[in-house]
Amino acid sequence: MEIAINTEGQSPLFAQLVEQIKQRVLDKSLAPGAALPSIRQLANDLQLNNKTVAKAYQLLERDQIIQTKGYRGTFVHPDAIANCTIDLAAWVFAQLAETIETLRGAGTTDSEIRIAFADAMHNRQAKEN
Amino acid sequence: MEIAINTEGQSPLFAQLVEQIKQRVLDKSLAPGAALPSIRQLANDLQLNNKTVAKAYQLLERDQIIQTKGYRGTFVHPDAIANCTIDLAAWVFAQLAETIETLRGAGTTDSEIRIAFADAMHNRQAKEN
DNA sequence: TATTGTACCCACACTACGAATGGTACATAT
DNA sequence: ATATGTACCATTCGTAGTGTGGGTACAATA
Repeated sequence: MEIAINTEGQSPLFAQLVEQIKQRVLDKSLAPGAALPSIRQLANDLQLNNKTVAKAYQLLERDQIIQTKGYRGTFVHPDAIANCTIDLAAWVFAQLAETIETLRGAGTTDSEIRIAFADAMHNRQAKEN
Repeated sequence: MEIAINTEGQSPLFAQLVEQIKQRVLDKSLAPGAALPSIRQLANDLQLNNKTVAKAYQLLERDQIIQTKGYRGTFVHPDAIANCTIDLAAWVFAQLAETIETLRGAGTTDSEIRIAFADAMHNRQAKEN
């Protein structure tokens, strides 16, 4: 695992990690089924916090690029290569853009949309008055 | 128009103005069809900026509580009383909550949802990588 | 000419929210 | 005893959005 983390860089550490691992999967230096270093191991190698590495691993697992098998360690997902090209962000964007367009069409202020959005993210009802 | 604006208050000036006008409509001291002071007039009376009053008027007009007739001035909307009870915010909340639930159901991170939301509000495409 | 509402430009300070990271502890399974 | 992934709490920091102001200008109408 030769991974270069740029602490001075602009993008967050966990994101850099995600990107680099994706890259290694795409250029075949990480084959499907291959074992990845443990969270603590990698954190130690790269001088990162465990949580930072853990966060990267969680995102990668959600996108089906890696697979964690509990105490047995973490492995590259069988369909990792294909799943590297799926763009979840684009779909999320489309969904939200559509809803926002509807709301704006109803004359809602951007400010009101943002407030309601924040409330909805917090699972709290919109308050009256 | 006896309106009391609390500059020290916590809620924004334009919001106070909106609420007080709604209140006067509900308690019948502002009857449908009645004329409201002009923006500049009211701004001067209350020692507010024109833009602040204009903002309040715009919100009230969108909610069909007042009606601006161009150069002729602004009047209380015929259906003002009924429209005071309509809660646009609740509808906006419901729309967004539904979309968010869909996204979360797909495993999307709250952080990713927020980023996509910000992008969508700015009408800018979600960027790759 | 004076008035109406409206629409731009710009700016400035404040606040609050989330992002990112760190530290510690846990259940599980060998 | 040791290793795995994971969850919870705390803290710092940056930034985006908000509210408000100032100014100027416009078309429409009396």
